[in-house]
Amino acid sequence: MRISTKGRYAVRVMLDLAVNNTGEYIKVKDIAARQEISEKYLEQIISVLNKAGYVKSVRGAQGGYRIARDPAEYTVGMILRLTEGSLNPVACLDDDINECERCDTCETLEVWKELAAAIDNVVDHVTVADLVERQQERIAGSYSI
Amino acid sequence: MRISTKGRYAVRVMLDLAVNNTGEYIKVKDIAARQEISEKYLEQIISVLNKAGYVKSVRGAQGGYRIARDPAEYTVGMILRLTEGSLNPVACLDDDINECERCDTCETLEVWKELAAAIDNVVDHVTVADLVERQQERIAGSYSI
DNA sequence: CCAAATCATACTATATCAGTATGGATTTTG
DNA sequence: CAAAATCCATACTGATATAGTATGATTTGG
Repeated sequence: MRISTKGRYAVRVMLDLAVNNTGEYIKVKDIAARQEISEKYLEQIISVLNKAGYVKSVRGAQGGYRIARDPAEYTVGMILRLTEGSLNPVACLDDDINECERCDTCETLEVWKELAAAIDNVVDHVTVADLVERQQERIAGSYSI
Repeated sequence: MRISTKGRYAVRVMLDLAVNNTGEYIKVKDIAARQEISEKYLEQIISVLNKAGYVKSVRGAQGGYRIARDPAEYTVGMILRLTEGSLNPVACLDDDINECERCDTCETLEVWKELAAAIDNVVDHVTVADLVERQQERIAGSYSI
């Protein structure tokens, strides 16, 4: 029941791009340094975000990435599903293909459905904008000490 | 973010033992047949339940297993944590040892905390007795057609 | 004693995870 | 124009987890 580094890093990349968004394009190298993530691994992850259109890229010297749309339009759930795949706790819930023969009489399936709903409810109600806001509040709070 | 077969089967075993509990000891072979799970794999799983005292065993001919205490005393969460390990979505939440250096400034950690709480809230509020009840209701319902 | 059962380990094949490594394509800049 | 900087694509790797099989020892009722 773990979220892999891929998904977690992807969320952090989106947050980083949102926080540091000045209109300029941001290099993978800079994100990697700030987030303390391997550059090459990060390239792979951001490439997924790029192909999905969550970020925009410019190649060549002075190139880089920037967040494509308003941070409020990206939920943690969207980012995780994109990078991790399904967030369902069991494959039975993914689609009709994976339905097993026991589904009709499977008492535990109900529990997994409740679990899936609870998970979705959290990740689909936190946006990247929320994370930006929380970070700014925390920084503001730390100054007032 | 998947629950493995080990955890899922363990829940089904506990449910099976609760439903078929007559005081007699139930053979792995019978559970395996009803649940359509490999006997040998099931042995390994039920062995974990046994060592934790969730089931009681009798060896030798006419031996088998029975649920140790009242089904209402076992939550799905207990069974899953026993067989799967931690249900936390990230290792940072497991204990103080796994805490990373970024924890203080990690905005995403809050999300993982919320997620862990949501997961716990589901699995810790469903007992094996609830599953038994649901099954009996479903069977009763199917007769009335 | 023997058959039936649990108990204990070791083994295996496959997949996933968390990256590295290598090199190509594109663009700015000296 | 060439070199440097950057993104882009793909292959490879070591470690771990998953989902079992396989083998055999131990215990017990008949």
